[in-house]
Amino acid sequence: MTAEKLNSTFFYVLEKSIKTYRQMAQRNLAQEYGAITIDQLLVLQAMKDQPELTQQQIALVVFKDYASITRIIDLLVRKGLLHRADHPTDRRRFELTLTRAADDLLQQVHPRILKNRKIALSGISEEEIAIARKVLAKITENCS
Amino acid sequence: MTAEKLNSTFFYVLEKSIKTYRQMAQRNLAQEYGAITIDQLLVLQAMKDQPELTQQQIALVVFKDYASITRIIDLLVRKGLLHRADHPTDRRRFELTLTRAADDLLQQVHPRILKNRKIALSGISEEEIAIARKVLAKITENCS
DNA sequence: ATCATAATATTGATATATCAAATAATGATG
DNA sequence: CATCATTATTTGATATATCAATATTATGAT
Repeated sequence: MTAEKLNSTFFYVLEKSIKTYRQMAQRNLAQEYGAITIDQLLVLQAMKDQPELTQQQIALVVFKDYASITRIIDLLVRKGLLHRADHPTDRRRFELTLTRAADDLLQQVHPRILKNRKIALSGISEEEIAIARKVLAKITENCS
Repeated sequence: MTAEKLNSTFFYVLEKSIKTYRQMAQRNLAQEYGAITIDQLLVLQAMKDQPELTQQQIALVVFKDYASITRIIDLLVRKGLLHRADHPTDRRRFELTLTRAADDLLQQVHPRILKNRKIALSGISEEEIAIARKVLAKITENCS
């Protein structure tokens, strides 16, 4: 496989696009809101949307490993964005609630996230996006 | 943003597809060739294709950070897949050459990699892939 | 009521990503 | 040729990914 072939491989293009997007998004976030990562925001948002989720369910939603979720939540607690308390009925679990600071942060970053997506998708038609979405969903299905 | 909205966000679908593909590919590789990662293979292949590349150029080709390349190359040397010698004219650099073991490994895994790609893209038309490729390239361009 | 099994979360080890800082060698310029 | 900016690589710190192992609690079957 030559470098040209590598560059033209579909999965190379795929990796490159998601990495470039993440870099752009992370850079923009860091400039405006300091030391928060996209992954941390994703977890926070998931917990805000569905507070009753277990950590394992959160892992599924944000498409991460259980171990990663444990560590991200640790960080969020240390940063004062999550409050961790005993779960009332299941002592294996914790009751995690977003702090006021987390709510504020999510509200603040929301427009930035929308703007990032808009930048990334500009100049692409709805129809093309729909097809790309279908292709990506099919890949996920094929690899599952 | 509700969980439904998150699930339907284009970049969510994008992340999910690449992660699922990587997991499938890594799992298949591990079963057949033991402890080698896709990233390590990518670096090896790039160095085989263009032996004259500097580490920085390799980083560009495989779309990784300089620091990551340093560490991946360290690993490959420790594993006996790369040979590291002084560079004849530039003492900042090293002359890295693939060992026989690396050549053999690349040859062995090649069919498996092709098979993985085929699995992932099965049931998707050439036309759809072409459009998806165009969309992804445009995203990369927009975020650069 | 007990016990095996399942569910939930954590931890350890290793690999990779990212940013910033440090090292070291090279090249250009006065 | 001495200095200085640039280039190539490495290192440190922190975050995340993945796999395996562990700990603890809950549940279901007997």
